[in-house]
Amino acid sequence: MPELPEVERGRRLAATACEGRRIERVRCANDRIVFDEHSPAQVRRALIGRRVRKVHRHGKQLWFELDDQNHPLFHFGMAGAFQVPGVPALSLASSGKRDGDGSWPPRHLKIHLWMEDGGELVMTDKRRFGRIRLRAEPRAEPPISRLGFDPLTQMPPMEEFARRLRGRRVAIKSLLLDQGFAAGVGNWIADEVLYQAGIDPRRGADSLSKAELRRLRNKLGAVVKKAVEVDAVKERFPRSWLFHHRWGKSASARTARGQAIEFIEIGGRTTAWVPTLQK
DNA sequence: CTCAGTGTTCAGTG
DNA sequence: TCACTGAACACTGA
Repeated sequence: MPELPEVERGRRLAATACEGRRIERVRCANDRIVFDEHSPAQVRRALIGRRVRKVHRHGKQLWFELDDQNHPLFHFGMAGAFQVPGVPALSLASSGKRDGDGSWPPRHLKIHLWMEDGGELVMTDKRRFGRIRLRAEPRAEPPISRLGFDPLTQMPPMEEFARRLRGRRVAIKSLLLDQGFAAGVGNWIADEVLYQAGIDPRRGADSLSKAELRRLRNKLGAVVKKAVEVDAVKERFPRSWLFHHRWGKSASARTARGQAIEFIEIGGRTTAWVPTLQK
């Protein structure tokens, strides 16, 4: 569920709480699934006493640049989030509902950092698809090295964008979900972009016309930019977005302007689209 | 009780 | 190398 905009919110939260400060205390949950490559003790040892120089994000991957050679890499999976004391966690999924009851430290805590200035940061994950790993050179190693461009920070120029689709015969929806193409796009962003660009999600990626490619690129950039601008708070997404009407898979689902929304499966993922608008 | 959803990776097929 | 399918992972909530 956390796609690029929610991960970017996590990055900002972590940057505010941690950048420039030393990590004084670390507590890790004893969870061999979230800490799948390095034990909780190894991660703890890598972080304690280190200064956080900068918090980076590429697609859905987030990492801390420390004053040492072992940098923590966070992936939120489907239900992970950063939290700081006093700020209720938001979730995009169900109706503006808060995650947890606001207690501190929160439930489903995986790692808890105490900073030298008294600030705290926690990563929670109630479904355990999230991962916390260590990397010496995060950008040069998998999984980050395998990612495509980040649509918020490195949208390629039109010509290169078109080149990246050339020869790809997959459904355009599947290509958008491919993290090796565009990093950070998840299920709802892919559907939103295709809806706004007026493109049938089943179309082969290499079958798009020049005009369609241009619309696709522009909408990809615009949707991501807008969602980040409103800090991934769904109530602040434009009313015209398909996003607000796609949940629940109801047979009677309609857009704000009354067009019927259909649900199909593409590449094993539920796809919401509007046949009368997407050709 | 069953099952969809959510992101990623891997095994297997063509 | 590409494309596709299915499974696995853990858990919530309808």
